[in-house]
Amino acid sequence: MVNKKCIIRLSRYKSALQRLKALGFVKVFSGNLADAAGVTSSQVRKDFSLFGITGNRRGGYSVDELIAKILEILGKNELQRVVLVGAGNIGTALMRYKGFESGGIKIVAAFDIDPEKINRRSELPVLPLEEFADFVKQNSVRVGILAVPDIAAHHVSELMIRSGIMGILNFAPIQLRGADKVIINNINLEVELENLIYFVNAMQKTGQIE
Amino acid sequence: MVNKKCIIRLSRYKSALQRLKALGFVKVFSGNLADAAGVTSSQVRKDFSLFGITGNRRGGYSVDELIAKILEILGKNELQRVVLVGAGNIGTALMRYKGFESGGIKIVAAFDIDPEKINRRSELPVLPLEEFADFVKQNSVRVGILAVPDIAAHHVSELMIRSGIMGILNFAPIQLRGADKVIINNINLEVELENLIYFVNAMQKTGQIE
DNA sequence: GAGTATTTGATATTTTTTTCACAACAATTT
DNA sequence: AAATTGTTGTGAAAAAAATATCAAATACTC
Ligand SMILES: NC(=O)c1ccc[n+]([C@@H]2O[C@H](COP(=O)([O-])OP(=O)(O)OC[C@H]3O[C@@H](n4cnc5c(N)ncnc54)[C@H](O)[C@@H]3O)[C@@H](O)[C@H]2O)c1
Ligand SMILES: NC(=O)c1ccc[n+]([C@@H]2O[C@H](COP(=O)([O-])OP(=O)(O)OC[C@H]3O[C@@H](n4cnc5c(N)ncnc54)[C@H](O)[C@@H]3O)[C@@H](O)[C@H]2O)c1
Repeated sequence: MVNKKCIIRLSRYKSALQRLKALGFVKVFSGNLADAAGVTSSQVRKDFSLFGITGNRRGGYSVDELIAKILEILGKNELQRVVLVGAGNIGTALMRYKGFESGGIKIVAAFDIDPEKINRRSELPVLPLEEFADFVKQNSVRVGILAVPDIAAHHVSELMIRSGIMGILNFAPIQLRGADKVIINNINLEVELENLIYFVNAMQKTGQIE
Repeated sequence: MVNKKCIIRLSRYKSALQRLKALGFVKVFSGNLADAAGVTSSQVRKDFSLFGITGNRRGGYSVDELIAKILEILGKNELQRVVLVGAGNIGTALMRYKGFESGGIKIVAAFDIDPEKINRRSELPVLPLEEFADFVKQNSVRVGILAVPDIAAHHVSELMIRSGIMGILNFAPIQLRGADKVIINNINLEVELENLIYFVNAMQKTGQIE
């Protein structure tokens, strides 16, 4: 199986291509895409070859075909339904965000233990956590966002996995131990800031970057 | 200069160590830390040697010393002041989050162009964007969080850089072009979800992971 | 329609990152 | 105090990732 970085680059190529398409481009060369995505042209062609994406020698790639192929690889042909646990600060921000839907991702329901947060009427309902397993099974959702406090994160992740969730985007600042056949992407904002701070400090000391 | 992944591992070691300390551990071996952080013991020792962190042969490392050294490397000896631009969904979630402060990071001010968002009275004031440059210079802040809509992101990033910001944590779904001596960490949540979806789909097809 | 210029796709090379392996050493036992 | 055990620190090896190279293909020019 290909590695994570490679799929992230595919997402980048996709965005770049959509931008190029909007600008009227009909075909594109690996070099153009490379520039737009901030990588080398070799990298672009290497990535494509991994997925069996081919172009025309000297003719480059058709923008439309390329977009279609990448969308298919990324599973963007069908709307991807996602659930959210923890309708707090981060959870609410995500629920309000309109950008996911234009990208074919829809948060279909949120879950919380706080009775105050429950709201069945909303277009994006917030349901009690007890209903999580049933909902996920009935709607065969496979991806979930975890936005609960760190103390609850482990417990909730187990519930998610038990209910059939296979991919978790975790915002809690703990390293979740993924079960077999479950993939977990951790977003740790404090670590990201720490990282930035380290490099800024290092840069100020040495005047150098990377 | 060391690479980003390595610093991220340092952050992980730090968290693991703090957990171990809370559990009463006084010393620790590279193997323990490796398990706690999900890496190999060689990796731990290699990382440490990069920063000149040494332990005692056969005696392992003193938890307290190790924590102190890592905190110093990560610049956590002093409170790190950070600014935020864009007091919208994500921005507000970040402003309300209490977890940063316990980690020595403090959002000292937020900025927005929407007059409705301005609030000078709050403990964490939201100020008009026009005051950004002065504020940053006067308070010599070097790290900023960018949480404005994608269309505004490029413009705001330039303002930030011009004002002296050297590290940007960017939430807008565009690839910011970092100037010289400026480091940018992009958080692209849609890409993260896309990634998850890809691997979940791939796993369902092949029954395999990685 | 031949010739030329340019780009892909595959392979080779280089660079980076991770893991291995083990000498050096220090605590503990005998 | 000698032997033993267990852990570090590091240079060497391996693995993984990125980049360079170049023959083959093909679009374009004249
Ligand atoms: N808000 C931020 O900017 C931010 C930044 C970095 C990390 N995080 C992390 O993201 C997570 C969420 O942060 P937040 O600020 O949104 O927290 P929050 O306290 O605002 O929201 C947490 C929500 O989870 C709900 N909850 C608690 N336990 C639950 C459970 N067992 N099952 C279901 N729901 C439960 C709570 O009722 C609440 O609505 C935390 O782990 C936090 O550390 C947040
Ligand atoms: N909310 C999410 O869950 C989410 C998810 C993924 C990505 N993002 C990205 O994060 C960014 C912020 O998202 P959001 O949902 O918080 O948006 P939002 O619209 O809620 O907030 C944006 C804020 O930025 C302010 N703003 C606009 N232009 C500005 C400018 N030039 N200078 C200063 N402030 C300005 C607005 O007044 C508003 O308060 C966007 O780029 C979005 O694509 C958000």
